[in-house]
Amino acid sequence: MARAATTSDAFNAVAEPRRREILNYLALQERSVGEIVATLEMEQPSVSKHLRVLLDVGLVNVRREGRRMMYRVNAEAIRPLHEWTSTFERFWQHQLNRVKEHAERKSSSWQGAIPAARQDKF
Amino acid sequence: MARAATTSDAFNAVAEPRRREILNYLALQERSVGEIVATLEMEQPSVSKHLRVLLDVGLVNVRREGRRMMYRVNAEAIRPLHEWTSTFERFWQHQLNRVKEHAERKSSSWQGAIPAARQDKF
DNA sequence: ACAATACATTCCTATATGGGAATATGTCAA
DNA sequence: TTGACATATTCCCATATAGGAATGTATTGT
Repeated sequence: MARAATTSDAFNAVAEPRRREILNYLALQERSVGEIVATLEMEQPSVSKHLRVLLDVGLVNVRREGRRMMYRVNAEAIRPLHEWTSTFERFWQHQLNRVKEHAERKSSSWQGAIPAARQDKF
Repeated sequence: MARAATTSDAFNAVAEPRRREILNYLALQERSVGEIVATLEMEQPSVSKHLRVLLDVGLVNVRREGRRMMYRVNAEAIRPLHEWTSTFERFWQHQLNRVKEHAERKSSSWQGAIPAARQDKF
């Protein structure tokens, strides 16, 4: 089996950077396809295709206004992502607390973050 | 160009449901590959491959303990996702506020949510 | 009706999977 | 060293893109 369809859920849909850009832009206010194309400097067919994906997973809604299609974000659909990430919030708060306690106890220099990536092979 | 690599960033990595399951499981505590395999009922090679992806984007860290590899989540790497979704938080709060105000003003029946998906073609 | 405007869809292609099977690698125990 | 145990990696393949080019469709103005 290959990777899941981008239209399978919001997680897959926002995995694409261009689609996040579009959502960020739409976060400000409702926009037409043409405005998105002009502002984000993407090809029109590309924008239409990304919007189609976002529409399929419910991340945006549309409304026709004459010849233009006005898109707006449907924040509700982003909420599951927010809630999933929130389940890990306590961890970085713990880490912050530990850093804070450490700083308060020792009041000395902080060595910076531990590199997060690959630590095997050694 | 095809879709971006799952190892390109955390957004792509967590787009896969199995990987989110693994992260959820690891959120409870550090676990060995074998424990993940047994608990989530996935094939061992599959788990190893998913862990590799998670490791590449820094979503987990590893530590060898004898013959076992102990994995744990690196919540810091999830933080960017949390923060991105947070930029839309005000929207659903607005919606909730509007619902609340509406309910307070009219104190009548609420028709339920507007379907989020496809509303074109009609 | 017809041209222009604004989008959407289709076709084609290189690329990146994710799962299953088989195999390789690393570590410990006897 | 040898065997067993725990993981990781490689191969193969069906599938799902994302971008570019070309084309189809809907709506408005004259």
